[in-house]
Amino acid sequence: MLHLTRLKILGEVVQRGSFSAAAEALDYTQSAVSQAVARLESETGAVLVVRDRRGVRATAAGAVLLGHADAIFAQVRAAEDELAAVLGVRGGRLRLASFPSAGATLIPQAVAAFRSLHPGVELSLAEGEPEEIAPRLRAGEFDLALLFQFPGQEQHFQGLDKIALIHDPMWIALPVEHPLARHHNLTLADLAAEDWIQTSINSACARHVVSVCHGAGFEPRVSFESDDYDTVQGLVAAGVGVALIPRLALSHRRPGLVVRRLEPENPVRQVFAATGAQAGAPPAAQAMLDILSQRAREFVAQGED
Amino acid sequence: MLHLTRLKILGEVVQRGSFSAAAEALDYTQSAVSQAVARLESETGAVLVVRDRRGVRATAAGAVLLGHADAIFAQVRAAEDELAAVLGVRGGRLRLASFPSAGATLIPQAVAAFRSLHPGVELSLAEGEPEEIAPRLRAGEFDLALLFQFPGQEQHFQGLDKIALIHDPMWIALPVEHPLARHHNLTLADLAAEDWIQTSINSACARHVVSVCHGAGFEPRVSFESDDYDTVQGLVAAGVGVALIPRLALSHRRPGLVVRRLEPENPVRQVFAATGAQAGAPPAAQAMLDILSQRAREFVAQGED
DNA sequence: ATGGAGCATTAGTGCTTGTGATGGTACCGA
DNA sequence: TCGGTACCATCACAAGCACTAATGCTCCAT
Repeated sequence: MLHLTRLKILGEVVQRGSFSAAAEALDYTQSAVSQAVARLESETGAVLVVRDRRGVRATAAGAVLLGHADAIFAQVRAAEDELAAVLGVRGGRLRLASFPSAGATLIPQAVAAFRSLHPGVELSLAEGEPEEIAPRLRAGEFDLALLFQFPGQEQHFQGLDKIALIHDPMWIALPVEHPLARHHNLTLADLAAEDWIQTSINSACARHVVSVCHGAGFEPRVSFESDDYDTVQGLVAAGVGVALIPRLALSHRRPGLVVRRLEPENPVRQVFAATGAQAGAPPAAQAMLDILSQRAREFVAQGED
Repeated sequence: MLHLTRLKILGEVVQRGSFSAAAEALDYTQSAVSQAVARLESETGAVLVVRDRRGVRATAAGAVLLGHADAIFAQVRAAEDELAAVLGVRGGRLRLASFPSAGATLIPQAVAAFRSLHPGVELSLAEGEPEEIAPRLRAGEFDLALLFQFPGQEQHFQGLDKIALIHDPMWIALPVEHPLARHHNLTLADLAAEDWIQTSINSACARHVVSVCHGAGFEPRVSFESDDYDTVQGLVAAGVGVALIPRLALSHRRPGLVVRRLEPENPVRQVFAATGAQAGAPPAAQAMLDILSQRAREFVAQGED
């Protein structure tokens, strides 16, 4: 295999027309240059350079090698540059996935911050339920994903590198004119007779709501389903029923509804970021993770509301 | 500078999905492969490869490098191939120059032989008088030149690598019906009264003819000049005059003229091949030189006629 | 002649690149 | 649960590589 360093030295020698000058330019001794060229010549089995009174010139063989040198170095340089771009988060790509209700606050802010910090990175975003995202993350379809889980569901996300972001409580939303809206110490059992609004029955959120209701001793009567928490808020505000809504989906509250915590404690979901542990995550993923962590801290600090 | 050997090793590791398999394929120990990848990773400052249960995979950074690897290796390969072609006289070029009267025999045969032996070499031919060719050869315009000189003219061709080819005598050509055509022991002085046909008066041949005539005690009366020895032969055959013609230009003799040697000895020119000593001659030049030497030997052996 | 410029050569040194042996870990089958 | 196996990392070491410093050689100009 052609030796790049020696090829570079050869180029310098021919360009400057002198071993000594090349040595100086490359910050080598003249001896090192002489030996490098000699070695290249013995490796290639060709006389590459001719020394005469006027200086040093390339032979036909040397000219052939040097004719390719620029292209080779350009190619190598391109590889190094692209690598540096990826490492410096100035290039490459980041395939992000998240669950839908992160779309309200966390994702838009994080994406905006990322794009302004790292405009060179090609950023893509897919939405889906954690159960759907996780295997695709494992398969290498995504570099980074925003997921959530309820207590006891950890087994779905094994084999992923997880970083906890937010402990996201679910609060109860009631129409403002609802009789219970005046109370501040609601328990789930107080809501056993209400009409409930939920996300799709197969979604993790809906299943968890049903499960905690069972724990409180009743079967919720589900009157509407929507996977869009903004729609859910609208339905509650319109008096259609009550809903358990994650705080993440409550950053913009509709008029016409009130939000109450549950006693003795709220259902809670754990929001986390994950990378497919088996494939090396690009540096851009770490950069995004830093941003997400920062946003998460701000979200938590934003108060208990 | 990116290390090509290590890049190759990285590629093999990723392609085979295993350090051990790569080691076997490359005929290294597994340890060497492991160290090479580790070194490449520390040089680039990036994790290039991720080891997990299922095997070894490239990270985003590794994928970037490997994305360039094929192009780099192809480029290097192209350089090596072209060098090998030049060295093996399967490629490259050969810029040949010769004096015009070599065109009759030596050059056509040599060119034909060369092209059939080395079809990959781009061969070009320029014609000119030695005085014109020599400086262009020194300047690197030609790789190989066919030149001639008369005794005492060596100074024109200093700084060239010369290889003697033919001792080329000049014989006297007379019309067949000329009274002297019956004689076989002609001297120059016998021809003092003849009309002479020559090449251009500034050419080395013509100057030499004049000079030897002076030596024989007369000024030749030049009636015609032509740089084409075939034309000169025609003029002699037509009875216009006599001419001193190099044997090289007499391989095809016109009817109507006779050729006689001069006593006590013929003027003679030395035909030789030369390379510009300062620039390394391409291997193709040596190949052509071999052919020319062979042809020259055959020409000499062809008899004293 | 003499000195300078420039390349080659040599000896020496630290580093690189291999090998072989060993150790740790994950997985697999009894 | 316990070896056995497959695989990668690491270590110690040897050979060779890639430099430096010093010296020699040749050509050239003064």
